[in-house]
Amino acid sequence: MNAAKTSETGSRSSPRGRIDKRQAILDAAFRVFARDGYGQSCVREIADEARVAKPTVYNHLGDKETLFHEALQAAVGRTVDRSLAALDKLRGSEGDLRATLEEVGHLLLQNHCCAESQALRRLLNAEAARFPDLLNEIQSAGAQRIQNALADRLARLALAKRLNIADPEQASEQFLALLTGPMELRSRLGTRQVPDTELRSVAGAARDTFLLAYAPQGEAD
Amino acid sequence: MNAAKTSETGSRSSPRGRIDKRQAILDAAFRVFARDGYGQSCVREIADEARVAKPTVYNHLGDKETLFHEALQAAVGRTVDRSLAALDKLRGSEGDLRATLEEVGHLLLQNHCCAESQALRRLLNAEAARFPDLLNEIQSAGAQRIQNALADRLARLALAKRLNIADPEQASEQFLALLTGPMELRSRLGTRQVPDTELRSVAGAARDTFLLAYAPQGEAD
Amino acid sequence: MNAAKTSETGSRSSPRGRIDKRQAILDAAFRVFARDGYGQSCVREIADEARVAKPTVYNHLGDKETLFHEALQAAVGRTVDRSLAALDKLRGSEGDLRATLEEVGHLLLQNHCCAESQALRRLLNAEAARFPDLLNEIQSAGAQRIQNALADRLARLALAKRLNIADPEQASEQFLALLTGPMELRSRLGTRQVPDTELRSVAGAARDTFLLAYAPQGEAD
Amino acid sequence: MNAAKTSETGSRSSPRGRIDKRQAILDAAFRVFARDGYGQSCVREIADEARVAKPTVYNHLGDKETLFHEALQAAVGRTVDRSLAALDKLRGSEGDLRATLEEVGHLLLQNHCCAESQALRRLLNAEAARFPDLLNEIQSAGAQRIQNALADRLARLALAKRLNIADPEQASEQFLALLTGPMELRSRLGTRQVPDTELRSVAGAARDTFLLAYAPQGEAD
DNA sequence: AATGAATGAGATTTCATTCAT
DNA sequence: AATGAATGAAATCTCATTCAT
Repeated sequence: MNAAKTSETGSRSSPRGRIDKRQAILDAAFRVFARDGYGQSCVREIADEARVAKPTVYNHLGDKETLFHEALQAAVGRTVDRSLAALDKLRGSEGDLRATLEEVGHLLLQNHCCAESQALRRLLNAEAARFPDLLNEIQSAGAQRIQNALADRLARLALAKRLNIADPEQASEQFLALLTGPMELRSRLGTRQVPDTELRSVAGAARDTFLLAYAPQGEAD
Repeated sequence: MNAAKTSETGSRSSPRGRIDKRQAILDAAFRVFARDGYGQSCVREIADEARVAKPTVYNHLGDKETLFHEALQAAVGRTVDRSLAALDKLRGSEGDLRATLEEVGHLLLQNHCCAESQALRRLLNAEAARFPDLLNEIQSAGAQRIQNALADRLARLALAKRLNIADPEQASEQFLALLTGPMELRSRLGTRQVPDTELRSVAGAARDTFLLAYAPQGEAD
Repeated sequence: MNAAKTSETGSRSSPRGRIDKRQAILDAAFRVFARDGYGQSCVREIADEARVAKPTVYNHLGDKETLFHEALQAAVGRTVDRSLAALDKLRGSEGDLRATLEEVGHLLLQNHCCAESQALRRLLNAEAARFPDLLNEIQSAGAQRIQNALADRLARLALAKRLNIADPEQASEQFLALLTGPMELRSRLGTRQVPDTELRSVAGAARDTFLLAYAPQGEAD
Repeated sequence: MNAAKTSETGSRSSPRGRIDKRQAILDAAFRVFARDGYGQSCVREIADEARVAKPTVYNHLGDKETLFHEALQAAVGRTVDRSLAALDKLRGSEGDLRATLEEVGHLLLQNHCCAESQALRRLLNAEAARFPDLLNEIQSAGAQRIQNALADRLARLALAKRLNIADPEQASEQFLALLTGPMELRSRLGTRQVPDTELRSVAGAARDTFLLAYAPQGEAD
């Protein structure tokens, strides 16, 4: 995205011209795939969007499938990094757990609902059957990693007696489900941009239910 | 498949003949779309699968987009009916709520994870951007209807003091989220068949968390 | 060739429209392949030459390789039939053997040097490595069959004491070699049309040498 | 192959360096053309086989057609030299003519059937129509020169009364025809490697027939 | 002199759709 | 109503060739 803009400046002869061009192609590819789906996207359109000739795409990425792979992997990397950063706020067992849980939930939801993540999910869903390997790679490097990281944090909080959790994996799974589950319908499978107040409301409700179920007796509310 | 065979009998002029043939085409279309996606499916393959010549498909359904519409709407009808039937078990405010909730959750999950529902979800995700109207129709006739029906049942149970629910819409949304949210990862976006014991375990956990959050004090466990 | 012209007349709705069209495509294909070689020919040109849309070619023949196969096999059929007909003149053990041998040789040479045969040979040579199966089929159905048929005739003549031949296969091979061997150079690998007087002269020389080698003592000249 | 390695040593500025590289490219080109044909070969493959970058090929040889020209001319030079060397054995009018004829025939056949000659013939056949000038150059510098050289030797032998030949050109043509004519079928147009015993047998048969036709009365056998 | 990168042109093949029967 | 045949349009991918370094 912004890489494309960067390559505008000095795309003539900069020493990292190739990197810029490869990145520009991947960005363009993701945009086009997100807009039209894999089957309906054509390489010519991607090349045009990247301001590059068609064979250049093939020189850099090999074929359409590889292009899809790489474009999605780049995107998943970005989105997972953002979610892991949000989870960092749960480090440390002090502070207002109630507030922190809502803040983290809200950040996760924002990331879950940003245009890039939604497009990514739609593409994965669409092509899951066609590219099972890609799916496995991306899910284990993506959603699974986030769920594990959250389980780690919850386990620490359980040790610190801030939460009453027997199975951190399940608790993590359920907290994430309470956040993202409602979004499928509310965002119309990712085609509608959900307003931030709505995200905040869902995050709040998730926190409430989660704490009712997992907070120790005295701290519930 | 057998619809095609049925249409053999009396395909000449019986009023059933045309309906059968139309149905055979729609069934075949859904199977092919589910297998290959919209963009990768070709009408010839659908015609072959329906044991019909290509122009016959056009005669009956008009064009590929219409075919997609109709095939998906037929499938969504089937799947929603199954889920609504499951929700009927929540009618009446007596009986073992704990057991009923798990049973209903389990049935909903089974329906959510059957091959047809998974394919339907994949197709909708894939083509959401391309057919926004179809998406709206289907979601409001599908997931939304189920969520509403569950909210109705929960409201009745709240009235009967069996549950402590302020906002039945939200409770419904969260119960469904606790059921289906975990399936995204566990079923690998619908490409892996989740064993029934796993479904039962997820349904049990959903019920537990739901009751911890929404059961009146005395009845919690 | 003439089939194309035939299909001109009444190509609209004749009951054998398909046959005509398939034949027109095969003829056009042979012409184009002969002119440009396999690799340089493009299906579009063949379709244009056959006055047909490109996909029609694919509907009838499948792909470019199959097209090549079929076009060559049709041509080899025609040319072999002509050569076998020429060999029929050697049936019967009476008459002027000297004159008959020259006449048969001349006919074989004419067939060997006609534009179609030369193109066929050039194409086979060119693509022998690429289509070894085709080559085997065509050679055994072509040159080999002619050589066998000639060997049969020579064996009869040997039995009738008109020739002094121990090994009819070898004699047949050598008679054909004396005819066609010189043509490689004289016809510039089939790119030059050899005048008929030259063919007659080569046929005469072949007959002379053949008879000097294989005629019984008394009948030599 | 080893030419490429040789050019490693001192490829910087030695006068041999460029020649070696040019030769390596020509060798690689012949191998690739022989394997895939002109139309199916791509310059990149040639460059790879020569261990050289693509533009280097263009720097040295200009374009693909020129490359084809030069590669074939180099190959034809090698093969003709071998055949002329074989014909030298017919110099001098003494010795066992019967044995010498077979030996020479055998050598000519070996050269005719070696992989390089067969590939050369295939390529010429394939592209005869496309490169008529190349064909003329190569045939007059190749097959024609050999036929002339053999005619010279036969004329000498006729003068020395060792053979009874009125037209040395025709006798030369026929001897060569008796040798190479049978090879077309036996070698499957150059795709089958003919065993040496078979070559020897064909050479013997050619010599026998040739001598029956052209030996003076007393020396016939 | 040699090369990595880029490109315009064009190849094969497939698809949705329509005629004529 | 149902179909075999035909087609215009477009997709993926490759190739010969040229810049800029």
